[in-house]
Amino acid sequence: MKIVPSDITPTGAAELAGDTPALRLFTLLEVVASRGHAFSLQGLAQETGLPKPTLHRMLQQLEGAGLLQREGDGRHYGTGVRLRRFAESLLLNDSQHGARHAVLRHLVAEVGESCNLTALSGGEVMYLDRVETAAPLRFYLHPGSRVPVHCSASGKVFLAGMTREQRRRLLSAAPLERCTANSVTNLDQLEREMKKVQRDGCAIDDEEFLPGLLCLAVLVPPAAGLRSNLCVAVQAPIVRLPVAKARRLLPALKRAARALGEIDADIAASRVAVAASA
Amino acid sequence: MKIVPSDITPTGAAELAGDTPALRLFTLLEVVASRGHAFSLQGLAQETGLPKPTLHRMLQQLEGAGLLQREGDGRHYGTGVRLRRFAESLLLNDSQHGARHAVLRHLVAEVGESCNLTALSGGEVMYLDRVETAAPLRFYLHPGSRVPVHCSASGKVFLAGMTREQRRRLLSAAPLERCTANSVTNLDQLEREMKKVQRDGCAIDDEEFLPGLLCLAVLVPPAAGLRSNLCVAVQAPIVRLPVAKARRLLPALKRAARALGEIDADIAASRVAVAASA
DNA sequence: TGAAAGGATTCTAAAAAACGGAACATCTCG
DNA sequence: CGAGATGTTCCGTTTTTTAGAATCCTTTCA
Repeated sequence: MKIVPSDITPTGAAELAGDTPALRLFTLLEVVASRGHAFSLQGLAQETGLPKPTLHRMLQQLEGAGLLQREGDGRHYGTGVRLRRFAESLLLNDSQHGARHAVLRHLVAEVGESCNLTALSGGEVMYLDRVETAAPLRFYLHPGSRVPVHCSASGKVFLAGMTREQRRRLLSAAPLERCTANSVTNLDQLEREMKKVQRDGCAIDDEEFLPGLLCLAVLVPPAAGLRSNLCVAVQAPIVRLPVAKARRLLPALKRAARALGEIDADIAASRVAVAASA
Repeated sequence: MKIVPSDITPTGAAELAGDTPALRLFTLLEVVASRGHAFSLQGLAQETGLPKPTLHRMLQQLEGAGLLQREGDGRHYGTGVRLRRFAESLLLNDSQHGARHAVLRHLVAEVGESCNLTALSGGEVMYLDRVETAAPLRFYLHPGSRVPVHCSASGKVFLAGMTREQRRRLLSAAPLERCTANSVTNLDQLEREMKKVQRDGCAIDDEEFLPGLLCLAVLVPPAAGLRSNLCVAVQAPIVRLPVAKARRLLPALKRAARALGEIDADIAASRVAVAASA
């Protein structure tokens, strides 16, 4: 089971080790941005476990760039103007996220179970967004988490959209990890599943990733000529949502997928327009 | 005249040369975030002038970190989940900026001229925020710009708050640059001005930075025991705001400064509270 | 179907940057 | 004034970045 939440630990120390230096810098920004208050060098050193000289250099760099900025007393760093402008411009120009979330919410209201939006990213399935039902669910993967392609419904949908050769190349990097007793860990078996997915237009993860969890995924139709890397999926405890019942939700899922596809098409269109005017 | 707008050029190419590699990465993020649409490697190479392999590595790094994310066709990079979460958390936790902006806006309504909020940052005066009057003004320094300390009203206020020794150290790094005919470029003359500033509780820049531009600045009172590095200032063409008239705005400026000081005090207080509870 | 073109990606050794321990400076109290 | 804590600078070592050239896809068009 390989879940990599790519954000900082919510409680306590920030663990910014391991990555490349540039990313560590970014993580530092996240730490500062996530707390409301400013940090002293000392405080950050404690929080992050980084040696003081290193931290000092990082902060200096970030301050020089206008990303962080010292508070009144000269020894506390808070977020800078440039960072704010960046954040604003980011959210402002992000037209798609809001629209997608709305579609997802509508879908959840319709089917009565939690749904999520996933994408293929770097050979893994990544959760982009998620809307919960009222019903309690213990399996919560928050946005940004990643799971292996071969044992998730979305992942199988993505795989089914590739040529056999592309699949082989993607999967040959590492052996198929076994997540549960139901996991498909054999390439031939997976190829057989691919056929089924292509025929049905959807994929099912029947306790292949987490015991007790069922998931049904559908591809978001790609804009003209492209390959899509988005999926919508319902996800629920198998006791509440057995396979047969899940299949009955398929039409609703397909509708949502089509709606999401249209959002992307709109964006692709505006991209072409921008490119043409440039 | 040394103005360094620390954000990307608004129109056209992004100029991400010169900085340290980590900052170049960040600038790349800004480029992607600032346009609404996704970029292909090719397109970015054109936009930034960076060699393709370099860019490729950068994008790979950013994608791996979840900051960028490929679009459906696999060759266009758009903003990623983590970046969005970062932006959201940043704006969410940034209470002070809004409060300060409100004070500034109120002040502008009262005095009828453009005002700005400045900070001492890295030995230079940096513009944090600015509110315009309706009246047209050609002198526009947008937030994030920096100007030298010795020929700006705010800068002189900051200098006046230091000891003679601190001033000497700060200014000895480089000779006092002459921006206009009125610029003070002589240390003794500056020391005499300091006395005046300390007595009056405000500083005036009478066409010392840009010809035709007058500026009156006041220190934002620091929270208990600290030294402040914030100033409020009015700024207007000298034809519309001669020295005598500017002085009459002093009470309004002082009121605004006091209000800003209280915002900072609140923040300092909450910081202590957080530190205590940790 | 099979070149050719236009991308994306990988390889490389040289150049640059980051690292962090230890020394140094500065501030803050008692 | 001295003790303790915090911020800053130095510098040799380690790691990362750099970008030209070569390679590998995929798409296009004859």
